[in-house]
Amino acid sequence: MLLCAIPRIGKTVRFLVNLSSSCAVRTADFIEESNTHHCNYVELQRRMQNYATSGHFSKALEALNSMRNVHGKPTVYDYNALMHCYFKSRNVLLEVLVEVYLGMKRFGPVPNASTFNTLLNGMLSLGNLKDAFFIAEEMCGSGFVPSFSLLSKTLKKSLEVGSLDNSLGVFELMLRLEYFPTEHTFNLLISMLIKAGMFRAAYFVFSVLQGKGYFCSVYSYNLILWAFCRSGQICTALELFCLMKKKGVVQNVCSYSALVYGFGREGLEKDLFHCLDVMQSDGCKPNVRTYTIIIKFLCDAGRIEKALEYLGRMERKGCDPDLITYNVILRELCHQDRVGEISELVQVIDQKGFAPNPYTFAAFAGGMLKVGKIGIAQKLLLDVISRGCCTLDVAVYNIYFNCLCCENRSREALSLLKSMTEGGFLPSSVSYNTILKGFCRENSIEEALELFDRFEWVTNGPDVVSFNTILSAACKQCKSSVIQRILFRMECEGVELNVVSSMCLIREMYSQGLKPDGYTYGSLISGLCREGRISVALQLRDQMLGNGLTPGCQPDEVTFEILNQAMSKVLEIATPTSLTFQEDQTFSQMDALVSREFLESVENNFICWHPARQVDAAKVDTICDSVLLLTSICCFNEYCVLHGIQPKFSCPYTSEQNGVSECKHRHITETGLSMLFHSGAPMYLWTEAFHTAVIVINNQPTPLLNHRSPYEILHGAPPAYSSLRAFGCLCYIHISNPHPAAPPTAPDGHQSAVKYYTRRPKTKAAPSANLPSSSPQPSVPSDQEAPIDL
DNA sequence: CTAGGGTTAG
Repeated sequence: MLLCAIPRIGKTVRFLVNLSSSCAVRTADFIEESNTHHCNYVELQRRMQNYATSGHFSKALEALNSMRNVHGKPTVYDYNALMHCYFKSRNVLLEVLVEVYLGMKRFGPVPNASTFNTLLNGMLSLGNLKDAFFIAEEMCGSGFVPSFSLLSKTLKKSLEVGSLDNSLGVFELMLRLEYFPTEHTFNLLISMLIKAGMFRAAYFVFSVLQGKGYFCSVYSYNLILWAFCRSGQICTALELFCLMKKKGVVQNVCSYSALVYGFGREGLEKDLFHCLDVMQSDGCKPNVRTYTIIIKFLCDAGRIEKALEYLGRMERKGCDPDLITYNVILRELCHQDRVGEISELVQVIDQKGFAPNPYTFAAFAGGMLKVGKIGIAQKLLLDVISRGCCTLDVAVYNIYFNCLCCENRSREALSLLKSMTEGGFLPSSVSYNTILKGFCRENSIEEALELFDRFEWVTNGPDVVSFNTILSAACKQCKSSVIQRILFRMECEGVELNVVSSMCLIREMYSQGLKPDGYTYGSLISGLCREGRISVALQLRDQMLGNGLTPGCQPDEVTFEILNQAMSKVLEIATPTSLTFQEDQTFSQMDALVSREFLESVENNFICWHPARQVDAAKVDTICDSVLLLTSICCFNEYCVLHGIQPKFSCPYTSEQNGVSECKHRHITETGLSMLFHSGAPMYLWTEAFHTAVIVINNQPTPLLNHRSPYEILHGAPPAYSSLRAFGCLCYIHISNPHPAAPPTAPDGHQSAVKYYTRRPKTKAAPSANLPSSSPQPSVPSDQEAPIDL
């Protein structure tokens, strides 16, 4: 937390210099005076404390300085007393205290444990958590140990005020001291990280505690379980689910519901219902939320009959549907325009005593709008709005704006939005995007672009949907200058293309008979990879190479960068979790699904695309002989290549929202790593935590060599291979293709799809290639240059 | 203590 101190140091020095010179003068006067009054040390102490307690800091400091007359004074205790008393006063300026502390450090007396405790306590009671953390770190650095309760308090308060950075810092410090936060605090930290989109960090925090033998309750597990399920990592969620069993944590209805949700999200219906069966046979009764998840899954698939069947079933089992359940059904009935059933359902809702809420109106109006019944949707909304019987939210208004825009009344929608905003309404990006679309369609793209700049975007600016709205209109109208402008702006604002953008552009380019350049290809591939459209991305890459646009022939750094990022994203998203497995498949068969083409594309493209991005295995060896974790290719690049080899491991505290390019790195200690390593947690789990692409383990067979996959456990299959394993001195790259091209082969097809790499001998130190070469690079690395020997 | 619902781009 030196950050706290660094900007201050200059100021501090000046402050201390000024203070000491002015004090010197005043002290001189004082001494003369005191000679006559024979003011002794005890008196000075009393004076100083009085001044400090009443908040007269500089006077107190004067008194403290006067003690210098007495040999060996002031002592550290005097300084501590000054701080202690000053904290008791009302208007405490923390800056001056930090400055005094820094002065003590520099000129003495050396701060002792009490100094730190006084400061820490004071900072805490004043709610200055950053400084509290700074002091705690300083305390440790000086060889003292802050108490558990003080650190725990700091963590709790940091969480309360929502300061993520501080919370994580304090948490790390606590772990270093082997302090475990209380369960409630721990759960708060996890939820906070998940809510901030820092899912990997949340999981990392969780794994580290696990690895240290900390007992996590079912509530903590459920937080992580849900996060996995919500982010499309059902396979990992299953691993975790099994780990819970192994650790003796009894799953509850919330745990099972997470899996049901996760399966539904991936469209794995068979698994979803199997999970429901397992849940019930485990003696866990589905509740209203479980049923609502199932009903929503069925509704989203358009299977309203089956959904209604489950509605009946839940009622028969004594589980009453609530308004959320009904809203879900209402929405789908509206989408299917089932007028009769809609009114029946509305009656049921009424009979059961539920008052429609904004979700109900959104379900109804949104559904009506979708089937083209704009009038009905609009009438209902106007009715609700004018009656004011229910507080509506932005989503409902957005539907109303959409109604207006669909009726070619986008100007009206805009002026309504304006007047509402003046009345205190806070539009969302959806509101703006809706109106943008209306303007593109009805008026002109140019006008829409003007709005683009005038809107007061709630977040930092327009999002990818905003850009795509304009982009798609521009593509449809073949306005290439607008397309250029939009692409340029997206780049400036750091908004990345997604599959919608890519598809618009591809369509446009083909219709124009245009040939994209390397840069455009890079953007497109990047966008596609992010969306998990690996096969399309690979096709595009082939097309690009076919067009003679090999990146090696175009020493354009930006292109390299984009293509590299694109391939990193391939690696990032191609986790085994995106595979869809058959019920009777063992893990070895699943491994066989790994596409050879895919692996090769990673090897041939990622590593060779950019000479500066070559993985220097020889350097890597020097990092650590026993365990090496490369935390995703992206981090690896940034850490080992761009910043030189760091003698520490890094863990990506990645904000999922910001994507891999904004990966922040934090160090974990080797101890932390080896704790995790020996924790007995399935390796798959903790590699996921590190988002590991490559693992090198030196002659350390892991305890996981034969662990059963959760899928196998859930389906009662015999134990087979682990999806991920490491052997001594072998490096295993596990990349699964979410769109496997190769059909599953026999169980020992394992060997054919998975490659083992031995480490490169240490003597072959490759030169560090930090500059992009201007000469074309061979598309396949020679043995000498190969980062990892086969 | 943890969990389920509505609105925008192709």
